[in-house]
Amino acid sequence: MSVTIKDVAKAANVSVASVSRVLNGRDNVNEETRKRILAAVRRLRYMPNGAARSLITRRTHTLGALLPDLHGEFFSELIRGIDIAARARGLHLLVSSSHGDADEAAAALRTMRGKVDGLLVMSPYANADFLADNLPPALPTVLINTPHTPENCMAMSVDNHAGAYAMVEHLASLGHRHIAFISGPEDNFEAQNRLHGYRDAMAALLPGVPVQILEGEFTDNSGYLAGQHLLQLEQRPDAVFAANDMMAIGCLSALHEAGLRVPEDIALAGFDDIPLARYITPKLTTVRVHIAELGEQALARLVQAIEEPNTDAEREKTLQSELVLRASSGTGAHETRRKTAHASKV
Amino acid sequence: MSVTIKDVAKAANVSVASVSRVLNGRDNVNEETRKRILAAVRRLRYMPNGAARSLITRRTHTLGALLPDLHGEFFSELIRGIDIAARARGLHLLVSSSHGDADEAAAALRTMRGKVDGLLVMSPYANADFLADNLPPALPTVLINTPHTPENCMAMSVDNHAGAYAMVEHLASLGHRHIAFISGPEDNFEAQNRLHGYRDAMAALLPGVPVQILEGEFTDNSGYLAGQHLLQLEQRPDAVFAANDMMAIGCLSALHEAGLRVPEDIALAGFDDIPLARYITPKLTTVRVHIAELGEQALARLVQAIEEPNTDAEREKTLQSELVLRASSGTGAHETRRKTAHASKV
DNA sequence: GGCGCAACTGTAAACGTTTTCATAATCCAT
DNA sequence: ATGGATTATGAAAACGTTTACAGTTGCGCC
Repeated sequence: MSVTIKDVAKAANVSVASVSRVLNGRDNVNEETRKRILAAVRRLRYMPNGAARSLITRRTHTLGALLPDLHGEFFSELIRGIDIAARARGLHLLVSSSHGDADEAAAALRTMRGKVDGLLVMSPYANADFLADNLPPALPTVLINTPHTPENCMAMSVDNHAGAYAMVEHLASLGHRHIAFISGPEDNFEAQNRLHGYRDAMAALLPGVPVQILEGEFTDNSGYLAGQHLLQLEQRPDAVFAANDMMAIGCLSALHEAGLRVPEDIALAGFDDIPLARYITPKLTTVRVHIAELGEQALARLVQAIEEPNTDAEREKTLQSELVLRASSGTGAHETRRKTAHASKV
Repeated sequence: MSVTIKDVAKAANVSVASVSRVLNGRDNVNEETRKRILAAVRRLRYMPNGAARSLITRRTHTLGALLPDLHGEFFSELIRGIDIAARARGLHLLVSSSHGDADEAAAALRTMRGKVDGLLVMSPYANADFLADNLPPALPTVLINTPHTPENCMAMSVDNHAGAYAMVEHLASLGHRHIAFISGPEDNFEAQNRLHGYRDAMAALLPGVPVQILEGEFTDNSGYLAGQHLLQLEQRPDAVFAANDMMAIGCLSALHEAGLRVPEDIALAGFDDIPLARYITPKLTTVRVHIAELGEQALARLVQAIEEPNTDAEREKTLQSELVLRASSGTGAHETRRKTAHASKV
């Protein structure tokens, strides 16, 4: 059995109340007894039990993060942003990821009750019904990149639509007309928004030019296959815009294999600005998403909601993305950046 | 106030004991009352409080992970491995990272008491004294990549020494004699082992050839600077072996800028096999560390120690690394792999 | 009819804290 | 001396569970 506050109290010849007081930095305890207590704490190697503590204080100093995965650049960055923000506030992070199905996600969510002070949720299953059924009631929650925001939650997302729109705008400004798009998975909310951004921009900026959409799945291999497909189209596009960087990189391999030069023969652009993007040749023009910042801000808002429950800040917030122009779109060697239009729907 | 087990009991006209029983899947409760209870649970949206539960059961179904950082390829992979293994067992992960100093790490460790069933620790501060002072007693712990393993802990690490040794062996087998080394940070345990591996291999395989060591810091920029330095040496090396891939990539930039061809003029090798390594030109020869597997195995061992505390498995375990031969060392275009000698010290 | 047994259910103690309230001790001004 | 503050301390309730134990039934059987 490990040492409890009672053992410390006994060892220091005081009551548990006094021990608790010094451990929580209350000032109303005699200097001499405080010393005696601290000595006992040290001698016995006492560490308070977190479960007992949070049971009574209703505070865990822990935030839960429900994520679909931990793999890859995106989540690595997201977690990093969340972590930085959490650490700055002395909070722990309880992560739960990789949910095969909605039931698993639900179970994970339910077991968080009593273990966290708030929740960060990013999940393909996070629709209104799911959340209503499985979110512990009265637990502050921030949704990340979800299609819909229920009444009692806050939301935080990336402006994928504006980013994609801006990229098409950029490619069009360079004189490209036939701009093909390699899409992401159909059931992915972000992929949908990027596709819409592409469609809307094509319709608005290049009316009459037919859209060309190749199906991808956000993997480099699917980008490679799309690249091969693309070369067989009767109308070869002037430019290819992939819905994420990994697919752009895969596509680049296919283009290189076919002997095409990028950007001379065909321009290429991606989305995300993963670290790899600046290391490949040519360097990839892309839309930068400030993923870490997304995590940081989401957490910051969550903490605010926990600490000041009444002051209701704006429920939804959208993070602007940024155009990163590099060699692959044929804009010259120097990298430039430009904020995308903020087309928030709030 | 949120709904507790008492509310459910009242609503179903039973005692809390019965509610607890059906929630924990005990069979000794009447089918009809079970239904009544489950109905009440659903109606009230009851979710058990984790803190109360773990206070009495002494189980949290959560594992703690103390890491120095969450940023970068290494930790992303490590966390991924840990996460996969945790999820397979229905466990949560409480992460705490980015500790600026030992005190912070200590605080993080202490607050884990009562919130986790076991601990995964990877920290530059994790020496014997630190652990003895701050590890909650009797809490199963697995140390990752630490120099020394105290009595009551288990350890898991990568065989950096053998990996570096094998790489020198490979380079020497290609006829290179003057093999320079770009080292990592001096206070980093892994960097030290890689350096030792290099030194030992040079002494054993190329006796008489002087070692050439450039100081780096594991960043691509420090690799770039080392590369510039290296070109000014009176004896230009035939090959450069960087203590990690990022530095190799930085060095590559410097070599390219100076007009040198890799591997024709100078061979290059790294360590880690980060995803980037196969995307740069030429593809980087490197030592692959199975980082995710490291995390998985560490967690698996931790869980075993928790579930069967008496059966003491081997305390330390070393994970073999693997040589990945690609173009940058001049071995031809095809990638080959080869296990490094297992020079475990157990 | 009483006994033992099985099946079900409830009571209450425990887990390790925090915190309210009461009490004791000290002090200072009358 | 006496009273009212002020300060330091302890006793005990509370947090929401689980579980050992003790009932309470109903049943079959001598």
